[in-house]
Formats: sequence, structure tokens, C-alpha cells
Amino acid sequence: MNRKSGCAVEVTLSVMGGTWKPIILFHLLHGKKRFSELDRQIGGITQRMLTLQLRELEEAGIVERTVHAEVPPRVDYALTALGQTLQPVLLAMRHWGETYAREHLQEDAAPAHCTMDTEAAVPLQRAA
Amino acid sequence: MNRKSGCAVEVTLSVMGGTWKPIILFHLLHGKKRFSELDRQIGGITQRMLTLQLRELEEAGIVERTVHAEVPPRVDYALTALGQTLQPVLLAMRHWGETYAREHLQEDAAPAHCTMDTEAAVPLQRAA
DNA sequence: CAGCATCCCTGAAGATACTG
DNA sequence: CAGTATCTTCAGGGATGCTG
Repeated sequence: MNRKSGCAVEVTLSVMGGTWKPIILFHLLHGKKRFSELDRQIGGITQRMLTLQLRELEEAGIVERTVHAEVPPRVDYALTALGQTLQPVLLAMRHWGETYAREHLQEDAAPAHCTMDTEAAVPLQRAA
Repeated sequence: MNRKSGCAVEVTLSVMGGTWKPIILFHLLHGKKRFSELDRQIGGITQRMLTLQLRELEEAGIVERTVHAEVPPRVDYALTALGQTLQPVLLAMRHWGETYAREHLQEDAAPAHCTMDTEAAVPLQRAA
């Protein structure tokens, strides 16, 4: 746990900070996803990174990993109740990014898989 | 600009991501601050890092740098109107961090300089 | 399919010293 | 006071190949 100056912001960062975690979490807001789905939907991530990040999120109690004892193997990941509470943060980030891109970058909006209906996605279970 | 998978979240991250930027921005929510004030209030950051991060934020149009032509030299930093729009994101992060720390880390809340009255701080100028 | 193991590399961040 | 200038370290991340 990294708490350089003891700020609550850093606690959040230590859990969902980094290059990939916010993106992974964002895709999971949609609902549970399989490893390969995440792999495909998040362009550019390596399997190694995806695995590592998912493990860290799992250890922080943010995502839940379910292994189905089948052949071929199937594993899916979903946000835990605690993970759901990150929704406001993630949505705030997305909203800001969209506005910034639109008003300051003059680029088109994010592609469909990112502009997905997250507002109407999974309802918050613990507004904390 | 890093847009690996084109997500709006990444746009936000590219602007306010990293180890120090959120913390710096957080301290600036309070109002304008001098270089040395930030240096002191953010425990553990080096002058070099502080300078670098502030320059990047300045270039992104998030903070404004004001040089006072005096002796001894004085420079202060403040959020621009655009920077103010990050408030919701920052506050959401802090709020989540506080709750997480309280409920899952069983540690005391953040120190005073972080629990500062940011809710009542500078009002949003462009809710975007 | 999901994911480890290995090796490698870059770039973010730190330490320290100096200056207009 | 508010930075620069160097040098160094190291962890985040990439590529590839193998396996239960």
C-alpha cells in the first residue's frame, strides 16, 4: 500500500491506479466477462498484463474470479460489491475524458465498446 | 496522448494519471499555491518531480503558472477553469479512498491537509 | 482456454548538487 | 525561492513460448 502523503486519493490510486486497472474495471462495469473477452476488448494489453492486473484487483477484493470446472476451461471475472462502489469514480473519469476530447482535442468520441451504456449498467449496491 | 483502446478513461488518465498529478491537483483544489507550499505539503515529492508534473499539467491547460517579478522570486500555481472541472473526479477518488480505508484497512482517516474542506472549496465554473 | 515462465527493455521516478 | 542538470535505479510493461 502506497501512502506517500497519507492522502485518501493515494489509497484509491493504490487500488485502481496504473495503466490498465481503470480500463479493466471499466469493462467489468458492464457485467462479468471471460478472460478472452477482456483480452479482445482491451486492445493492446498482453495476456501477462491482464493476468497480473486481474490478480491484483482480486487480491484487493475488487473483482471476483470464478473458475468453471469444464473442458475447455472457463474463467470469468466480475466486480465484487466493493468493486461496484468504484463506479462513480470510473464514470466521472470517463465523463471528463469525453468532454475533454470533444472540447479540446477535436477528435471523435470513443468507440462503441467504450461508450457503452454504463450509466444504466449495474446499479450500485453500496453507495458507501 | 495515450489512447490504447480509445477509451475516454484513458484520455483522463493521460492528463491526470501518474503517481503525483492527482495529489498535486488535489492540493490545488484548495486554491492557488506557491511552489514551496506544494513541495512542503506533498510529503516525499522531489523538486524535480514537482516541476516536471506541474509543467505537464500546465501544458495540458489544467494549471496556470504565475511568475511574480519580485525578489525573492515567487511563482504560484492555480487550477484553470478546465482544471476545475476535474474536481468531481478528484473528489470521487478521495471519497472512495476514505471509505475503503475506513472499512477495509481499519486505519485512521487521512491527515488534516488531505481532509481539508474541498467539498466547499472553489465552486465549479464549467460543469461541462 | 487461460495462464505461467522467461528474458528484456524503457521510461518514470529518486538522489544529489548546482544556479538565476 | 524556484527551479536545472546529471546520474542512477527499478518497477511497469512487452515478446515469446510452453502447459494443465
